[in-house]
Amino acid sequence: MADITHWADVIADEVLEKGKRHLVATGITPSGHIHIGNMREVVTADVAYRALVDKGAEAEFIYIADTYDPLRKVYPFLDESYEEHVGKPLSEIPCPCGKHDDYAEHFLEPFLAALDHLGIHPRVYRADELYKDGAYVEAIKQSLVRKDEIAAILKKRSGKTPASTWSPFNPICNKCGKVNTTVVTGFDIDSETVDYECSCGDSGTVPMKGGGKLTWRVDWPARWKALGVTVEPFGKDHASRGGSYDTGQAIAKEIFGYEAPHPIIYEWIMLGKKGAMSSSTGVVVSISDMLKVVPPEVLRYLIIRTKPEKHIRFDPALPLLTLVDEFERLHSSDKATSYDKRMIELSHAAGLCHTDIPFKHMTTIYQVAAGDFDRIMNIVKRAGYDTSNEKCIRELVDNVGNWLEMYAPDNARFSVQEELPVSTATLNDLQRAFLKSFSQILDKSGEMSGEDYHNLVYSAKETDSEMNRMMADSMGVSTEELEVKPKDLFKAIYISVLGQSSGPKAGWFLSSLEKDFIVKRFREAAEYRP
RNA sequence: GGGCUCGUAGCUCAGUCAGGCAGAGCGUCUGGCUUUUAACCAGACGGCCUAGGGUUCAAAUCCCUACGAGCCCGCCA
Repeated sequence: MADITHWADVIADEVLEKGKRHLVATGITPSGHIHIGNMREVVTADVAYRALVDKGAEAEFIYIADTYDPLRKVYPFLDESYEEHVGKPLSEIPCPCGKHDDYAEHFLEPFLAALDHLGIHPRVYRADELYKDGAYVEAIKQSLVRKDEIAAILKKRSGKTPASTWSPFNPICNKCGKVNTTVVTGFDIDSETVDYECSCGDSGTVPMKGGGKLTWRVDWPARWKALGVTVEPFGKDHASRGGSYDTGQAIAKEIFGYEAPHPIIYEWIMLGKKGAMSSSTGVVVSISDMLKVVPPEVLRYLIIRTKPEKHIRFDPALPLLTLVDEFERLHSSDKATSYDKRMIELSHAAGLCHTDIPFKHMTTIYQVAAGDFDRIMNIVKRAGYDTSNEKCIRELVDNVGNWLEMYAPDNARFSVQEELPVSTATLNDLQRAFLKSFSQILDKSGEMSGEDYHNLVYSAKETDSEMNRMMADSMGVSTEELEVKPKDLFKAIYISVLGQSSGPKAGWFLSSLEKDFIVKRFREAAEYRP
C-alpha cells in the first residue's frame, strides 16, 4: 500500500495549487454555550493552517466571533427578562452573569480559554468591532446598490423568493436596539447612511459603520472579501446546494468579485450511543465538560484522526480510556508509521504541555492518594516520572479526577480504606501468615520498587525463600507442607487494603502507598479476629 | 419532493481522490511472561468491503440503481 497522506496535508496541497498566501478562517456565534461541534471546526481549521505552514505557505489563521448576530430567542438557560433583548446584537446585550462586558463575551471568554488550552492561537476578531470599525462599509454599499441581483441569486440557488421588503442590510433600530425588526427605506452612498422603519414604530437613519449588519448569507461572502479568506471549514449543514456556502459562493463572485474560500466540510460529532449531538434534542457535551475529562492533546487527536467528512463517535466512558491509551501508545511507539507520526505531530501543536504519565496509571495514583495533589506528586516522584512541569501534571490530575467522578465504570474505581476493612475477616490462615510475614520483611527493609514488591509476593511460593520460611513457621507447618497459590496472596492484599478482591497491578500499586502504612495495615489484617 | 455526506471485522475506524492479494487498534480466544489484572509479549479467530447491476485483464476503490444512517433546501451558525 502506498504511503497514506493525512487529510490535512491533502487539503494543504489542494489549497497550495491555488496560491501561496492563505488566510484560514473560522467563526461561530457565541449565542450560548459553545459546544463540541464548534470545537471540531476550530481544530480542523487549526490543523489545515498548520499543514499549510509546514508546507511553506504564508498562512494566517483567524477566528471571527459573530458577536453582532441578534439573539434569536430566550434560551432555556436564560432568565425571562432576556425577552426584551431578543433581536438585539449579542454584543449589545448585558452579560448573564454580570462579570463580562456583554452577552457575547460571556460565552466567548470560556471558549477562547478552551482554545488556548488546545494549543490553538488564531487572531481573534469580533464581528461587532469589524462593523463598528467600518470593515464592512464597502460591502454594505455594494449590497444595497445591487440588492436585486443578490435577491435573484438567493432565489435561483435556494429556490426561495426573498420578501419584497428584504434587504441585505439590517439596520439596528435607534430606539429599541433590535436588528431583525427593521425595514430599509432608503440609503445614501455618499454620507454612508441607511434609512429604516422599525416595527416598534420608530424610524430614522443609521450609519453604515456600526449601524447595522448584513444578513448572514451576504455577511459571509462580504467577510471573505473584506478579510481575504481563502480557506474555511464549516459544518455540512452549509454545504448542500442552496445552502449558505452555495449562495455565498455566487454572491462573492458575482457581487464582490471574489473567489470563495476553499471549503472544508465536516460532519457532526455523535455522543456515545445517544446519536448526533444537537442542542434541540439535548444531546450535548459542552467544550468545558469535554476538557474536564480529556487531555487537550487527546481531544485534538480524536478530531485529527478522522477525516472531516466522517462523523466522530465520542463516548466519554471506557472508550475514552481506550482512546487515551491509543494516543499514548502511538506517541511512544517505535513502530509508528509516517502517517501515525504526522497525526501525533498535528495533535501536539505548540503551546500544549505534555507529561509522560499515562492517563490510566494516573487513575490508580489518583485513587491511592484520594485525590490529594501533594500525595499524588509524592507518588509520581517515587515512581520516577518527570515532575518538572507541575502545571501539566495538575491538568492531568484534574482530568482524571473528573473522569473518575463523571464517567468511570465501577470496575475502574477503588479507594484505599482508612480503617481495616471488615472483609478482612474472610482471610484464611495462609493469607494471614502471608500478610504477617510480608509486614515483617517490609518493616526491616529499605524503600522498595514496584518490581521488588512484585517479586516479594512471588517469593512466597519458593521453598528456600525467607518469606516461605516465615509463613511456614507462623502456621506451624514445614515448608514442604506449605502450599501457596499467588492468586490467594494477591487477593489478601486487595482485601486488606481496598476491601475488595481485585485491584490495580499489585507491585506497582503497593509501591505507590506509604511503606509504613502497608506494614501496619498488613500486621493488623493478619491479627484481625472478629 | 430536490440536494449533500457516510455505509469496510463484534466495536472504533484506515484504505476509495490516483483500480493491482482485505488492513490497524480495541475486544474475544490461545500460549507466554516467577499463571492476580485493568500491565506486557507472541499467536489465533474474526469479512458476501450494505445490496444489485455496469466498465475493466483486474473494482472496497470508477459509473448507475436500490437500501440504511445523518444532515441541508426555513436570513439558523
